[in-house]
Amino acid sequence: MIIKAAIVDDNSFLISAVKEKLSFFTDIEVKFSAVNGSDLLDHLNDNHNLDIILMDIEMPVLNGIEATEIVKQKYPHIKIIILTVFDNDENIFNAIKAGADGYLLKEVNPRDLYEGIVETLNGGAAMNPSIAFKTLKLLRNPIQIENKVEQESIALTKREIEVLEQLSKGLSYNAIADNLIVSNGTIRKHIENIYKKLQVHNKLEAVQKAKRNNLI
Amino acid sequence: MIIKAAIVDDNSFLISAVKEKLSFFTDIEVKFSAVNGSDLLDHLNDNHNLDIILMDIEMPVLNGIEATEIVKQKYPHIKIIILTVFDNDENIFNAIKAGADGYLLKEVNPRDLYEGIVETLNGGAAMNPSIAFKTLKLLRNPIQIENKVEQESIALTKREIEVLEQLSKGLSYNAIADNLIVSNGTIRKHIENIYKKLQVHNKLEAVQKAKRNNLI
DNA sequence: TTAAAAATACGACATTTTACGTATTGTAAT
DNA sequence: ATTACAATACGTAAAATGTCGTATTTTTAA
Repeated sequence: MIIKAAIVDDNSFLISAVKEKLSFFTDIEVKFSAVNGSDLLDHLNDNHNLDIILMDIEMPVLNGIEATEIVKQKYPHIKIIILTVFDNDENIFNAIKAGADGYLLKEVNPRDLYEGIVETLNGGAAMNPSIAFKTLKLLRNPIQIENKVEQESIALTKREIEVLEQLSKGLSYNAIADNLIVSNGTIRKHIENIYKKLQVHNKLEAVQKAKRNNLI
Repeated sequence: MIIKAAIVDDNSFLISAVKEKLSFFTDIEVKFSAVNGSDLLDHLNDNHNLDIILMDIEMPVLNGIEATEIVKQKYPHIKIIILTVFDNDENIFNAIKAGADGYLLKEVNPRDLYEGIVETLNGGAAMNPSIAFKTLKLLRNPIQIENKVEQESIALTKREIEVLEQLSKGLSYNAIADNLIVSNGTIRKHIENIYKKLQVHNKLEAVQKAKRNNLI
């Protein structure tokens, strides 16, 4: 089966360089390229029948980390390998947190790039040895793994938090109503308000977002 | 310069196998081998002029994790690559915590083993893609690092895991069907089977249980 | 090469969830 | 005392989910 790939990079010269590297391998087809995260999302909106994305980090409009987070949320079946010149801890850690399946440096040779892609599609992860070393360091020192992201706390009421906590356990509206000794309708309204505040549309997204924001 | 290596394994047959793999490369010399951690320490006591140790985990007297910790404490200049048949999260995490510079599976081919050693000596880390993947998961989910209790692994199929992963993002059945390019009915059936295996009755419970069991 | 397991698909039905709108009562701060 | 917000509650309706059953095709393993 032919591997369907896409390349995202704001430097068209570098896109060509990657295409060139991949051109040696007949079982990989570059379906399209995008010049930034936003452009990528547009493409995916049309067609997300894709196996893997090779993603740069430094890009205008929507950078590679942000784009990775969105793509992984919406199209979890697509693998993403970060392909960049920067190998600082913060980029690596944030990329991994965002859900990247691999992290290679642009200087990678064609064979390693190809093998990285294949290994990633086989459930492994593509990593440069120097990147691997940094991830090991990060694992050893969880201290420096603090959440870099700034979050302006979302104002949920006490009762809403209670409801959210029960939601997160997988309880039904009726069970929650029963637990908190109010009507089903009340729970429904609370949840409606919670969804509005969190800007989500179902239980799982609400629980995810609440956890990311340390609300529960 | 010739690389000075040592091999530690309680199975002498496997020691020979590793030596065999390294014999292709003239710039590596196996200075000695040891049959357990204690034996290794004795050897090092005599002579710790060594570049790298290839270390098994499961060994009597003093296992590979403990030995790694001691060697790294006493002889920090010596690199250590874990070479084992086991790739469970706990071993990987503990080995890294103990200071291992790499983690390869015994099935590794000669070239990858050699390159792993060279890269490690150049300040990188040697890692099998499947190991790399597990370290990424560990980095993303620091919670499950502690949580090493019971889990008689529940047998979900590859496809079921994929579906579960998408479920965990809060996607609807239709979105999942769209992403995986199958019908809504197929997704429904997969989820039905997942619920049966996990003994749950809704998305949130399924995702919770799956995370607790390191299925996703 | 068979048998078993996995992946695919559809129909039907009950239940639950999501998303509106509206409205009353309680509470806390100004 | 007034205002704002929180908590409560109900109705309606569309959409999504959960639970059955059945069945074909594909893949894997014995």
